Amino acid sequence: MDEDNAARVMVRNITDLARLAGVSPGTVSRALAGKSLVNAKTRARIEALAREHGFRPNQMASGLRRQKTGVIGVVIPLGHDSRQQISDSFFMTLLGHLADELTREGYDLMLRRVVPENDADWLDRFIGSGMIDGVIVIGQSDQFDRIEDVADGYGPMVVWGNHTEGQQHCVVGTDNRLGGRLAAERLIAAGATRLAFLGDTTAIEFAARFAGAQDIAARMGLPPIITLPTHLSPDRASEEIACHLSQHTSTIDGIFAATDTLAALCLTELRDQGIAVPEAMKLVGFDDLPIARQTVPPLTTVRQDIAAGARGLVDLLLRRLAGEKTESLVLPPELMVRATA
Amino acid sequence: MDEDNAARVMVRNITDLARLAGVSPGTVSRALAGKSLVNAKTRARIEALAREHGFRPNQMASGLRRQKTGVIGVVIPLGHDSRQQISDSFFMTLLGHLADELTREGYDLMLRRVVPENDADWLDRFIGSGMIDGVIVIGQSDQFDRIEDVADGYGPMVVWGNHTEGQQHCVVGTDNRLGGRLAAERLIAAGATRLAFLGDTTAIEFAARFAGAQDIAARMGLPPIITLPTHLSPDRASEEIACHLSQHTSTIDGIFAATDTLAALCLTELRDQGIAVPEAMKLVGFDDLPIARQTVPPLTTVRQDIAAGARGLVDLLLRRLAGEKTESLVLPPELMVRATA
DNA sequence: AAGATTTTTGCAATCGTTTGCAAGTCACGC
DNA sequence: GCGTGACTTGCAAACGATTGCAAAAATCTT
Repeated sequence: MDEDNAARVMVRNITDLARLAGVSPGTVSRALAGKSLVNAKTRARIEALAREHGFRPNQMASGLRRQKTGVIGVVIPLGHDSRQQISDSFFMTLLGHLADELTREGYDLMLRRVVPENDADWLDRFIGSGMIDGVIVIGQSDQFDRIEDVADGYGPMVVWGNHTEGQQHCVVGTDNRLGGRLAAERLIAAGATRLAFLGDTTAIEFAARFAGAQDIAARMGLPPIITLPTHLSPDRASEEIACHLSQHTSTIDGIFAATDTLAALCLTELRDQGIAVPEAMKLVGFDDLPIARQTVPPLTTVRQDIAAGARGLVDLLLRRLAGEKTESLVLPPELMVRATA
Repeated sequence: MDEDNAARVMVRNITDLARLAGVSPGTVSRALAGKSLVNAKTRARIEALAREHGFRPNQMASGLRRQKTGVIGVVIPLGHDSRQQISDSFFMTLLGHLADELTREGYDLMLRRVVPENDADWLDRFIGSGMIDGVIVIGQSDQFDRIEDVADGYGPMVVWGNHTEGQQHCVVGTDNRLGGRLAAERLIAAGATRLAFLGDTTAIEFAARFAGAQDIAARMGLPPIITLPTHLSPDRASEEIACHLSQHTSTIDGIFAATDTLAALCLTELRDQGIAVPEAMKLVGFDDLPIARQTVPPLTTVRQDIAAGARGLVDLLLRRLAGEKTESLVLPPELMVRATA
């Protein structure tokens, strides 16, 4: 009878539970929050009741009162290539690791994709919503300036991307320029002399990779590296690569692809056009995604440590939430030599 | 001077803005919410001020008062294979499409990964948090019963997964059993007679795929399909596949892989062991991920329409939020014949 | 120009939780 | 018996936006 009643009574808020427990709402709040100021017996009783009724404090109300939500925003700006970038394996893997790290730290993750051209103040909007305690931006895309604008008015923001000398915002990312150097060095060591860069250099990370490769080409006295711009979505990229190859195949003997995904597509096209890799064409990718080990032949590539990146992003963000003023974190790339160069 | 002042004054809430505009907070709220009850001129003034000060109403407060948050929870239970399932390409791609669809409908997406064994009431916790208007569960994993329990007390939930006769919860998913049939039929049509299923049949979706394949094997009078269980994370799966192959390679001539990812790994192992595909071993995958087109030889696989799945999930969820009582949605799989079977 | 309508606005309660402050209880020692 | 602390609890004011209701202002009727 008593239990029937207990199960029947709807407990919608802390006040209902307080009535049931015969205490004040304040006490229930303190008990459920695990504060030390409440008597052990009372706490036990309250916890039992809460469990019995499946009651959980409303996070919205709690967030409102405490002025913090326990939610970290993760935003992916689809700037220079608005379609399908989110399905890019690299970003997705990073996102997975972020989810892990944030969960471990007791935060929830609010994901938002935005198309900056459609909506100029995507970042302020997210931050100003009051729903998130801090924000992680995945990829600078072509939004460097806007991010920079926001950075000095808003502390708890960390960005995945490229580090530029003297920038305001706190960034975590691989040393893309160094990665580009490693790639070019490898291509040249493998015997290539006329290089091409496959990818859209509008994206700042890609531009840095290209610049690094160009450093080496220049130092070695090779002709300038030509760029073969592509989109990132697999279908469009395929065509574009095919087109590039048929035009330049006789004038180049080494390709540095901005991404393993592009490299893999390129490899497929090369095979279709009967160009032997690595004999007639050397190829190096970037990222070291799982696919790099599965291509035929396996892809030589520059590795980014995604897990370390995610850890860095979360770590820095938490420090910033605690009020610390943090420096950027630049991770070292690592050359993975396999069979394409 | 005036503008200086305007820029200097901090506008933290609707009341501040009301003071500035010389109206009451209520009016500001109505103006910003785009209600028709407010005078056009007043609204213009208020909107201008809001823009000027970069003010946005606090979503927490709004959510609290309106009892809805504009956020949809997306939860990925890591049940039968707790590690790294989120980085599975299929789920990630689905997640990307979900983000698109939800954004288009004006909802935000809150992502949560949970490990059910560590925390039994993962689903109730998420729902009871008051942070989300509805929930999409990606993958039933081994949590079918728990989901089922929740389903009749809570309306706005839709699950990606397998449809079982007579189940409570609303599910969207491919007809896995039919997919399994298509795969087995193709393997057999290509000349295979002794089949194996590669994947962990604890996962209910995989079990259905296996069952479908078994249907066909039985109908054709072939010996029962053997199962080669694996984990989903690439590193462990690789070893396990290698081990399975070295044991069974002489007794089977066709493999149905639960996933394209597994199929691709399997293909790599087959090559390493010098087994010709499709001559000595036929192989069919599942999902039709981008990778399926890039393997050598290209992978014959059963396609799931991920975009349609995402659209279905969101559509059904919105209908349920509107109070409608919806049926499950079972999508047809499609066989993509390439070169491995 | 007074009365009847229709817009616009303001008032104040409400959503559910947290927390500073003050009051209450209890045990202890003098 | 009473003052002193150490624990526990209750009270009530926040947090910031929304909205039913009623008052005020503007517009229309006749």
